[in-house]
Amino acid sequence: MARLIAERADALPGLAEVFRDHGYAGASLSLIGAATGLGRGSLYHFFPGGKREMAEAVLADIHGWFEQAVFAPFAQADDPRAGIDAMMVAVDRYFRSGQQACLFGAWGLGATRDPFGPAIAGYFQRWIAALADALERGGVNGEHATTLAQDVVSGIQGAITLSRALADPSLFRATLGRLTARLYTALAAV
Amino acid sequence: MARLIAERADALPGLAEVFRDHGYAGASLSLIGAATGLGRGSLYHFFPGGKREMAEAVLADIHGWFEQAVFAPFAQADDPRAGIDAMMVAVDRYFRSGQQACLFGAWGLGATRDPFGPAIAGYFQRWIAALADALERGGVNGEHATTLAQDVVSGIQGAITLSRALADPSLFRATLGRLTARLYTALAAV
DNA sequence: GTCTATAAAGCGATAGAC
DNA sequence: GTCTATCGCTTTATAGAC
Repeated sequence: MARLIAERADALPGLAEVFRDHGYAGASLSLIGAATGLGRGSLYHFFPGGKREMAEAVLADIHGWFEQAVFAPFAQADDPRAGIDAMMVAVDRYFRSGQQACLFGAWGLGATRDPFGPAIAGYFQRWIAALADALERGGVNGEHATTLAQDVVSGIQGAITLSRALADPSLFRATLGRLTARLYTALAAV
Repeated sequence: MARLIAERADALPGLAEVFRDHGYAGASLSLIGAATGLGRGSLYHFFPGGKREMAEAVLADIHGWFEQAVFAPFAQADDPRAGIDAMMVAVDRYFRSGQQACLFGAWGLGATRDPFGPAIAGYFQRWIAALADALERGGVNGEHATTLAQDVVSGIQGAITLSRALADPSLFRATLGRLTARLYTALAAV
């Protein structure tokens, strides 16, 4: 039977959970050890740079997941609507209907942004560019496509914030539905 | 000349700044002391309950400010458009065009929500109710008014998240403008 | 009301045995 | 690769003088 933790990558889900729930400052090595099942020795073996390197690895891992699960479908799909549908399904599952925070969004709000600023900005820029590209290929005017893509990514972040604050997953799903409708309307109007 | 720090309330702005920038876990008494100009003795004199009581006081203070500066204008104004305009101006100033986080939104995302859940939910419920009420009085159908109010409050939170992540205040202001236009359109359609 | 000293606990990180 | 022991520092909170 394979070991539960045989390489760095196996520790990333547990790390992400702790960072999401407690923030960078609140994520102590004790909490991280409990969530990953790794002792201090193993943690520093996999991440010689300590907490900072763990955080960088988690951000890169999440960005990578979005790259293949959310951004890539836009480039592949002939019909932008297929990419949009795939994005909304993936977003609803990943953020657990708004009950799980976005690490990039949350860390961008405070001083934690400072060390990770480029990674945070890069994630959102990639997301907006992928969506805007699909809209443009669907015939939406370039400037309008970018504005609309910003509105949708911003709208998703807001829906996470509000639906988690109110502990109401249905609010998140309803907002995703309205954002989808706005994208479809723009595509139908060309 | 009046003392700079003569009562609890004088410490709240500094406290709010530290909590916003560093989160609850990251807000150490050293940072708090530096931001407020108060020593440990004074801090525990004003807030016997320690950090927890400081956080509760800050949240109550911010909610109170929004009550008088944002929510109240809705009830007073005859024309809902006047309330909307006042809200957007106050929001842009308070959140510094999205470069300053919303403490309620940010704390709702992680485990810090647990101890302050009711205060966080109450703030957003009040905001949505005040806006929905104004829309209803303006003739917008009740269900639509609530949905629209949720969209706007959610949209503002998303605009803070995205425009801070991208360090782009103009994105925040442009989003506020589009949200205002949506509210005006709904009011014009009745 | 503000100060300093201090307690007790937890922190991130390191070293070395295995 | 995992463990334990430990370093040096910071944390929250308290006590007592002024």
